Amino acid sequence: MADERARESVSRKIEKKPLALHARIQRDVEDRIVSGEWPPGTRIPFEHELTAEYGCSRMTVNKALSELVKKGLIERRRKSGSYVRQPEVLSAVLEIHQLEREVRALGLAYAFRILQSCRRLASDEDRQRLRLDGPAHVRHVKTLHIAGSRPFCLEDRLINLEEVPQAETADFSDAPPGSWLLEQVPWSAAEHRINACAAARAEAELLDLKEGTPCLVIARRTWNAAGSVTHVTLTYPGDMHTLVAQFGPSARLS
Amino acid sequence: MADERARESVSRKIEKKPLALHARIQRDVEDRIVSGEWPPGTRIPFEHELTAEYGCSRMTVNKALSELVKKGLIERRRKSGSYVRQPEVLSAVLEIHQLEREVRALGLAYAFRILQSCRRLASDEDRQRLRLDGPAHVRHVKTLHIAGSRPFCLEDRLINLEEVPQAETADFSDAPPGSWLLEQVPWSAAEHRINACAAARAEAELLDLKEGTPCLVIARRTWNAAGSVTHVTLTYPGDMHTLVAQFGPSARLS
DNA sequence: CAGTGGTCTAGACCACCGC
DNA sequence: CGGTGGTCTAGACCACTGA
Repeated sequence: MADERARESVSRKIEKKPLALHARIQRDVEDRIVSGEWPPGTRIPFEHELTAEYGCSRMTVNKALSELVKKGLIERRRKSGSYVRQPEVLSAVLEIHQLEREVRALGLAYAFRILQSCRRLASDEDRQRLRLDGPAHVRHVKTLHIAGSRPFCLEDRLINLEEVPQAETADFSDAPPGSWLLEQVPWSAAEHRINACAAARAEAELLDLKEGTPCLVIARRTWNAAGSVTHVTLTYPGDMHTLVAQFGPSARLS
Repeated sequence: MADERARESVSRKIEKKPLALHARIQRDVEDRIVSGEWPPGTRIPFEHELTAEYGCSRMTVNKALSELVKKGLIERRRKSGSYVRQPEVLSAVLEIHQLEREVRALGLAYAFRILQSCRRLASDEDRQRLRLDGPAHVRHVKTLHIAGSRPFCLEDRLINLEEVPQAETADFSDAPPGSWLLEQVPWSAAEHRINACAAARAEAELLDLKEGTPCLVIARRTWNAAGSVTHVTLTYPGDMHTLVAQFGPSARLS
């Protein structure tokens, strides 16, 4: 029963919100999850344990954990406890990323080919892509994803070896870099930038297109509590891919 | 027709969950909001009124309403009550739609020009865009959005006059159709489809591009409890626009 | 000032499910 | 069976803010 309410104030934003107790519990647990301290599969403390730790009633703890369920961070099983979920990097609102699943959903066979792979000290451009300030080592992998017999998507990925050192020696013969990374990295956040541009000569050749063909380009940067993890650029032939995103007060209609 | 009964029983809720009380309250209130029965600005019943109506404790009502706050459907003011919010069709995760705001955010002057506007019985293509089965009247408006002195975006919009009859006579001299619609229609859901394609001759001319220039095309269909409201296609020169979407366990990083 | 929502409590009963 | 979470209650105190 150490003192609780004292240790706030310092590190966070200039906001001076004395944070409700249930919100503080929620934040504490969430921090431990996104930091990787409690990796996916971990059982988090029982409600009655948190009740004791924070010296509050069960409803308060329950409110905090229920919100984490709604956020998708944990799942709860009666009699068993509450567990950290596997992160699903793809948000349900923007269906991308799982290239293999995506291709199979089209009823086509999926394959991939590593075009190029190297390690190096991050160049200026690399650091910009990963939003790094200092020097860092990176791994750079280019992959061609194939649907049926036709090129489907070109992937250009940078992995920050400071955060994911095991990527230094990984060979991506079994799984493409994206799938591999999903299993290595705990909960992370991502930002996407989507635009259209013309296929340059090299890209056009790899994707079996005419130079200048419009392509949908999705750039995603992923980071977690420790720092930038990866930056990937996915280039799709414009006519082969449509991003779909759905919003609304509820999922209550076609 | 033979198995209409069977189809009915299947098509409705497959799951028969006796829905917790707080969930039922939440759904009831949400239904009245999305149906337009309680339009934006409406004060919804006080907690103690709902407490009486449902014969439950205040915490149960509070839980339901708190969740609607998190969903963004209502806002609550102490001493005053709880109010239905103005819908923000744009979800925070995918920043699009408010073209004027978007342009001004770039530090440029915003203007728009109605290129074409007509009413008609929905053609097959119209019905497909709006996902309509039966006959319907629609209004078709093409608008050019301008940032500074350069074309910024081409908008091709279809409005379902069965759902928004007041669009029949609206002239869009003050506000472009998108902004106008925002004020007419209660809470709605939307689906986006995003891809890249080459500017056709007519588009290229209007956007001041060379034919074949890659463009980012965003198609959005909007509907509410009553049916389809509008379908709009926004065409951006590929180099003038980037969609940004951010996901993650929390907004807790750059 | 008084009424609203924000939060919390100390219980309670129940459904579920692993042991 | 017993332990877990799911839900709910009937209060309580407080902060905020509109009148």
